[in-house]
Amino acid sequence: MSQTGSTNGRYDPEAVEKKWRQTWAERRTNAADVEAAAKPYYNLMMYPYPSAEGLHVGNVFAFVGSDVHGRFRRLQGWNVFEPIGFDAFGIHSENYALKVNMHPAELIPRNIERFREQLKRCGLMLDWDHEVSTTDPRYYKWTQWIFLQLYHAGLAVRKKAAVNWCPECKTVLANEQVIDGHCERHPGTLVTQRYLEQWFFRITEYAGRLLENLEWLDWSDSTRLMQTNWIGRSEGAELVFRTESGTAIRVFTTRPDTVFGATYMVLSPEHPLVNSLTTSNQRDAVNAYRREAAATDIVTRRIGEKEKTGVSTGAICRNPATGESIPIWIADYVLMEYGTGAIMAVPAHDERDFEFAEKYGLEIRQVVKPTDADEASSELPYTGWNGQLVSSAQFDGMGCHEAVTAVTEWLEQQEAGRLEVQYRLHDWCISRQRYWGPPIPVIYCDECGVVPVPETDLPVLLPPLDDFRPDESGISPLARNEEWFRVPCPTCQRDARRETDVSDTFLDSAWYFLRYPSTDYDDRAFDAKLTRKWLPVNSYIGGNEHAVLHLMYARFITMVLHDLGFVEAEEPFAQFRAHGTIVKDGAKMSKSRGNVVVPDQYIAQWGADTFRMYLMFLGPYQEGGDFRDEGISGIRRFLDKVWGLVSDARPGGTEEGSPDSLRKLHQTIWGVGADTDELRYNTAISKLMKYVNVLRKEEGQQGQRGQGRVPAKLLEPLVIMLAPFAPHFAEECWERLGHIDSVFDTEWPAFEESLAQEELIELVVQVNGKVRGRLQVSAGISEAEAIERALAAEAIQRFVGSSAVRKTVYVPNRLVNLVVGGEG
RNA sequence: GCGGCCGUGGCGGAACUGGUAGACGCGCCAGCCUUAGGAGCUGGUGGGGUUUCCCCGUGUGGGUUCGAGUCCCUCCGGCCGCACCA
Repeated sequence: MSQTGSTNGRYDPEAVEKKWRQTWAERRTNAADVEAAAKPYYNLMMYPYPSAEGLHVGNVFAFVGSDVHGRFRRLQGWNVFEPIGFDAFGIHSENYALKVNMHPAELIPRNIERFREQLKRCGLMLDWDHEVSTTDPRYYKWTQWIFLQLYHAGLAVRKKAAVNWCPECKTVLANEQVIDGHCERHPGTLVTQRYLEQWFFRITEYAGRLLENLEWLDWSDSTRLMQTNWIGRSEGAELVFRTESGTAIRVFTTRPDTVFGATYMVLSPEHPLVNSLTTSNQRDAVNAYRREAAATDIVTRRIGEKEKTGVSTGAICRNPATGESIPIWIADYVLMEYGTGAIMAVPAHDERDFEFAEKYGLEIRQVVKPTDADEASSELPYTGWNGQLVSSAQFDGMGCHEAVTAVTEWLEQQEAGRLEVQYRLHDWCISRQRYWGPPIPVIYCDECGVVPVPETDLPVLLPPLDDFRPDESGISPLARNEEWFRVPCPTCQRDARRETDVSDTFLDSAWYFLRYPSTDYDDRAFDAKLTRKWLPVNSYIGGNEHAVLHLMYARFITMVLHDLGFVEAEEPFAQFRAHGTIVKDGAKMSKSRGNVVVPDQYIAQWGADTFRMYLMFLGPYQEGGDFRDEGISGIRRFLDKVWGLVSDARPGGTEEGSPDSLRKLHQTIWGVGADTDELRYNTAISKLMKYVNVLRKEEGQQGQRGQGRVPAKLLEPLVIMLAPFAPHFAEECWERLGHIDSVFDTEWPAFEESLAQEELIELVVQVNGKVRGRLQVSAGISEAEAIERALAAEAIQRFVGSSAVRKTVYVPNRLVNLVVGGEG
């Protein structure tokens, strides 16, 4: 094996890649000058969780796609910063450590080391000088600092709340981590409810802005839509129903226009007023129902197919519109977490209320008459908006939409309502009763209450703990370490205790992109000047599985830091693109299915460049594709062909190439540039292949293959365009074409339109919309001439015959359509 | 149930704002070269037919249009998200 990376003149990926990995490291090719960069471009990829299994194909697909983008931008003249880090805290790591009976503090560094090796092997343009690891005290010190900023801003609050509890993880989960009522990590385990005192971030305060900004963010539509749905804005009204004794019960409704049809009210079983309202004869029944509801796990409770149940409280209240008395019930189809935890029930115009009213014999009063009174719309419940109010006093005859404001304003005059907007988004519970995370920096003192840890005392180090196993208690393992949690109160110096919960991993990842540029600074979370220079992130590419978790939290944290004056950007990611998923045999890869593709074997067999290019070629990047290894040889054959062309070329030649090959070159420059820019990597690669086929055909025509007939000037742009996809390979070719500097320090080839123009084009001739012939004509032919020539063509005359041409359609440089015959 | 995405050769997939369907690649077939080749090269490859030409063809059925893979409606199938959100 020779130094130049070739063996007997053949392409030897292993040698080439080894050589360029070393060269890049020595020359610091991939290190960005974060302080001095003139044209900064922040190219971000989602940092991985360093699992024990190592990188899988999905990771490689994601990273390579992002890397191609970063390298492309660099060739376009940007100073690209492409950092990486490790999301190493969290339940994933901890559970795995428990399984293999190791300590995460021991396991994680090993995993990270393995990941580093694998990432380097992939030929990513990563700047290793700015690596972060969330488990590093130098990092989580600032995670804790961010908590304190939110605390001081009143955005971190302690609430006792129904939380999702996974009996398997033995911890609380965020709503976002509950899938179909099951734990996201334990699909077989039902999540139950617990009432615990937890720390919450008040993300709901930001719901409106998080939603509004989605309108202008340059993000994948699918991601924006998922966030929009997750935030779940509903316009309606908050109405007040009063009991005899004057107690006000507030309800949220999107249909205040139907208030005249509210024939009963339903409170959530957890509603704080239930106790005081319930009459003595109903008390036993109500208490029994509440106990039952509390014991019911969240799935059964939430699944809509369950038959509705409920019980009367015996109490009544007044419908503010009709003045009539209506009964108050409790039922578990009303959720405490949404709206006010109470509803006015309008059975005639709501399916759930209808079902409930039918079952319990409650009054159903129609107050909206459908105006499009056709088919089934006359049946109750009618939930549409195309109706007129009836039995609604002075509002009779009014349209639903109009009535929403009219009725609400009328009630407002009686202090019984106002227009209101509700969001589906819940506050973010960040408390985790686990070990492997950053301790929440709070101290509880009997005298002073909740005392935040002073910033000067950060970080609150996670203590070494041999037995970090979680238990049923709902209390973190850290609570077993008295030595650690017993501390003097920072304010009064009396005995106090630390918060023993740690924070959610999603808090770590909600700000890691702010840290990257500033990793050299230990006295601040992120440097103001560097942050202004690099944020917002220019391009963020990642999986849509994080559309509502990570991406929402990161936006929220950035927005808060912006409001507090720490970050200039309000939004962290100017552009986000969701990549697709790689499936195997049509199914998602998973350990249980046993269809996980491990990238290492392919990289070892084919080389990183071939593997990278294959992944980018197998389908549209933003849609993903099916991994089947048969196709990989096609990429290798392609690289071998390029290798052959480059090997035969005369470095430094001044020969330009034929007009035809120049034309093909510039057409390729145009196409590949546009495709790469829009992440259409598969078609970009196909255009490169096409160009290589043209060059080879030309070489074959001009003489013997291998005679160096293809001018270097036609190959250099090819090598540059190939570089984002196959970086080691391109560097080697670039060097063999006589260049000393890195191919990545050159420029993307300039497109010249005049050179790309075809002189002759093929004009399609249709008769009545069917293709009947093709004509070679010069580009830019006039409409009149095109039609004349089409009519003159023999093949066309057969179809036109003696019929009159009724109409002609001309698409410049494309086709002529002659419409003949018919009745006119 | 609601919302979104998607159905194109044997396979992965092309087709810009409606304008030559099947680019590019895999596989397959034939030929060349070779002691040999799961190597390389050349050509072919949607289906059918009366084979210098014609017919059919982008999940189904309709519609708009000179012209529909692309736009509209119906149904079927697959994937993803949300799921009693008032």
